[in-house]
Amino acid sequence: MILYKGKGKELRPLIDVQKKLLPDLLEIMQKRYRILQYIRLMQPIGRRTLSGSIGISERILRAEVQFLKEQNLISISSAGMAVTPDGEELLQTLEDVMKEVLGLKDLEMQLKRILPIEDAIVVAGDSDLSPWVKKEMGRACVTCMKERLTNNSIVAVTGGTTLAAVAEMMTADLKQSDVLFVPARGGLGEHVENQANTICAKMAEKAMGNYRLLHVPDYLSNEAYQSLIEETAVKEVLQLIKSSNMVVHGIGDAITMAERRKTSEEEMEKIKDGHAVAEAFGYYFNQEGEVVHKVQTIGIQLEDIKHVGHVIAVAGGASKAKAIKAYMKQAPRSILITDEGAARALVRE
Amino acid sequence: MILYKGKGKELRPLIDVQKKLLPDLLEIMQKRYRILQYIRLMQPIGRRTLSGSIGISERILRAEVQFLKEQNLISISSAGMAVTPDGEELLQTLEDVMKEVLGLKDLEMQLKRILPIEDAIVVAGDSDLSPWVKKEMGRACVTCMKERLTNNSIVAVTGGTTLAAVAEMMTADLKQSDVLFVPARGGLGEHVENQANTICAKMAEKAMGNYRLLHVPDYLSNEAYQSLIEETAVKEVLQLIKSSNMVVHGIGDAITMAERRKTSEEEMEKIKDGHAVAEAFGYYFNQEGEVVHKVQTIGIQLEDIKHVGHVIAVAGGASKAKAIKAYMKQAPRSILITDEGAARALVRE
DNA sequence: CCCTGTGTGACTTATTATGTCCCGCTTGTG
DNA sequence: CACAAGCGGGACATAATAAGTCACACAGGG
Repeated sequence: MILYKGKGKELRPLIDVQKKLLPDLLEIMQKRYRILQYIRLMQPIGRRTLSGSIGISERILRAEVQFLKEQNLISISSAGMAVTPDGEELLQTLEDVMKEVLGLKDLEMQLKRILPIEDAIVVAGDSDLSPWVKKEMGRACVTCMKERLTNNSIVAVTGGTTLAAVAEMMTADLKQSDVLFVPARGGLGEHVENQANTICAKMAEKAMGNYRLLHVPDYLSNEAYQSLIEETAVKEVLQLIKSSNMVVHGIGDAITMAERRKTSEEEMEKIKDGHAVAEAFGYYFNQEGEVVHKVQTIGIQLEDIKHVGHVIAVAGGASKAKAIKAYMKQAPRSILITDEGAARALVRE
Repeated sequence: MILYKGKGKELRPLIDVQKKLLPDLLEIMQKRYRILQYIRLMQPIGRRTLSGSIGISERILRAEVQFLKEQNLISISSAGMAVTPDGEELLQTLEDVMKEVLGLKDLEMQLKRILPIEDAIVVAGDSDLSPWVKKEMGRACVTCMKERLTNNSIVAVTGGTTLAAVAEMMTADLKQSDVLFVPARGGLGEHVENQANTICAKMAEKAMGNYRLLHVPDYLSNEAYQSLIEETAVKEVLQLIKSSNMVVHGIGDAITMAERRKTSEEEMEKIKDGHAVAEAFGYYFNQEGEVVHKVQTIGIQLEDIKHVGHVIAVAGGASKAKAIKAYMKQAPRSILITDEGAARALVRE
C-alpha cells in the first residue's frame, strides 16, 4: 500500500545500534518474522507440519507460536494457526526492514544496475529449493500490481506455475474496481492448470474482478487461424488484450518449457539449434535475447509489450537466472519480481 | 553534532513493531543504555559503586558490563570502567530514540506549547532526587551550546550549582576555536565554587577557550561602584560582556537563593514582600515574572538579555518548576534545558 | 467410521542467569 | 614507602528458564 522506499536509509543507523546493544535482536526478530510469514503463507497450518517445513524443532516453534498468540499476531484454532489482521499489518510494516536486514535491498539495487529493468523486487529464499518461495513471489507480485493498477485497468496474464502462484495469492482490494483480466496469448500447449485461461479466471475471481477468456485450440491450420481471428467474440477479446495497461508474465527455461509443452519435433529442433535459453509467453530467446522461435497463436505479440504501461516479469530460482538474463536483454523497462536464489545467481556472474 | 530532529516520526512504527515482536527489547535496551550513560557520567567507575548508584544487583550489572565490554562499548581497566569512542557514538545515536521511548520528546513539545520559549530540552530523571541528573543536563547544555557557537563567540555565564555542572561537562571541540567566556555579572554573594568567575574559568579551561574575569567585591558603596566602572580593566571586560552572543544561566528558587547568598535583612524583606519565587543572574521575580528585587552589581542587565543571540536557561528538579515558569514569563526566545522532574511538574499545572 | 492432523498438558533434562564469596591486583594517599 | 580502598575477575551453588520428549483428547475429511 504505502511505499517505504528510501526510508531504509533512515532506520539503518538505529538497527545497527540496536544490533550492538542486543545482538540476537535481529536473529530473534528474523525467526519470528519468518514463522509469521510461513503461517500467512500456509494458513491454516498446524505446528508439526510447520516445524517440519520451517526446519526448527517443534518445541521451540511451540514456544514461539504461543508468544505470537499472546501478542495477538496469530489466531489459533482446532484447524490450525492463522495470521490475524494485527499480524498482517506487522508483516507489512516489517517487510522493508527485513529486506534491508537480509541484504535483499542490496540485491535489488545490484539487479537494477546490471539489468536494463525499471525495478526489481527480491523475496527471500530460492524457489528451486523451497516451493513456498513461489508463493512469496506471488504475494510480492500482487502487491506490485496493486500499486500500479488504476480503475478500469486491463491486465493481461500468461500461464506457468509461477503465474499460478500469483493468482493464488491474489486478493480483492476495495481501492481498485473494475479491473479486467485477460489471457495474454492463446493456447501454448500447456496443461490446463498452467494455462493462461485458467490462471486468468482464477486471478480475476480472487481479485473480485472481471475476466474474458480466449478459447483457441492449441494447434491450428493457417486457414482455421485466419477464420478464427475474424470471429466476433475472439476479435473483441483480442481488442481488449491489445489495449491492456499491464502485462504480467513468467520467464521459463527454454528447454524445460519446450519439453513440458506439446512441442513438435521440428519445433524442438528449431529451439535447440537456435540455442534458446529463455521462454516467455510463447517466444523462445537465445542468450543474446534474440527470438529463435515463436509459438504461433493469437494474442499479445512481442512488439506490443513495448507499448504496455506496466510489464511485470515474475521468475525465481537459481536455475532460471540464465533465462532471466537472456530475456531481459530485449525487454527494457520491465519490473522483475524474483527470489534470492535467482538474484544471487544473476549478480554472481 | 548532528540534529536528528524530526527523525523520530520515521522510526516510531519500527519501534512499535519491534516491541510486538520482542517485548523486552526496550526494557533491555533501556537498561544497557542507562548503564552506559552512567559510566560515561562517572567514569572511571567500578562495578560495586556503579551497582549502588544505579540500583541493580552487582552480579547482573557484572554480566551487563561484560557484555558491553565484548561489544567494545566500554573499556575496562584497573582504575574502573570508561566509555570507548564506540560507546560515545552509540549513546549519541540512541539519544533521540531513547527520548522518544521515554516520552521526553512529548514533554519537550508540551513545554514549548505552554511556555514562550524557543526550544526545550528535557533529560531523564529529577535532579532533586538524583544528583547525577544535573550532570546530564550539563551535558545536554554543552551539546546545545556547541550547536550554536560560531567562531570568535563570546559566552557569558552565571554562577550556581547547575552551571557548575555545565562547566564540569564541558569538553573541547576542534570545530569551535577562540571562544571567549566571561562571567555575566559581578559578585552576587555566592560561595566561591558557585561564583560566575569560578565557573567561567573552569568552563573555558575545559573548552580550551579563553576567559576574562570580573573582579568585583560583593558589596560596594555607590561611589566605589562608580569608580570601579571607570577602571580600564573592568571597563574592557564589561564591554565584552555587553557584546556577548550567548548567555548561559541558571534559574533558582528565590528564597533558596536569597538564603544561600549573603543577603542583608532589608533585602530579604524586599524579596519576601514582593513574593519573589524565581531568581536569575541576580534578579528576583514574582509569579508574574515581574522584577521585585535586583542585586546591585555590574555586568549584563535584564534588558540586555533581549538582544543576545542565544539565551540558554538551565534548571531542573521538580522543586524549581514554579521558578522556571515565573522567570520564563518575561524571558521569551530562551532555550530551556531542564529535567523530567521539572518538566512533568510544569506540564501538570 | 477410522485415521490423520490439530492443540494441549505434563514431565524430564540441559542450559542459562543470578546470588554469594573470595582473591589478587592496581592505585592513590597518608 | 606502606597501607588500604577500590578495582576486576574467578569460582561455585542455586534458582530460573528453555528445550526435548511423550502422551492425550478432539475435530474434520476420505
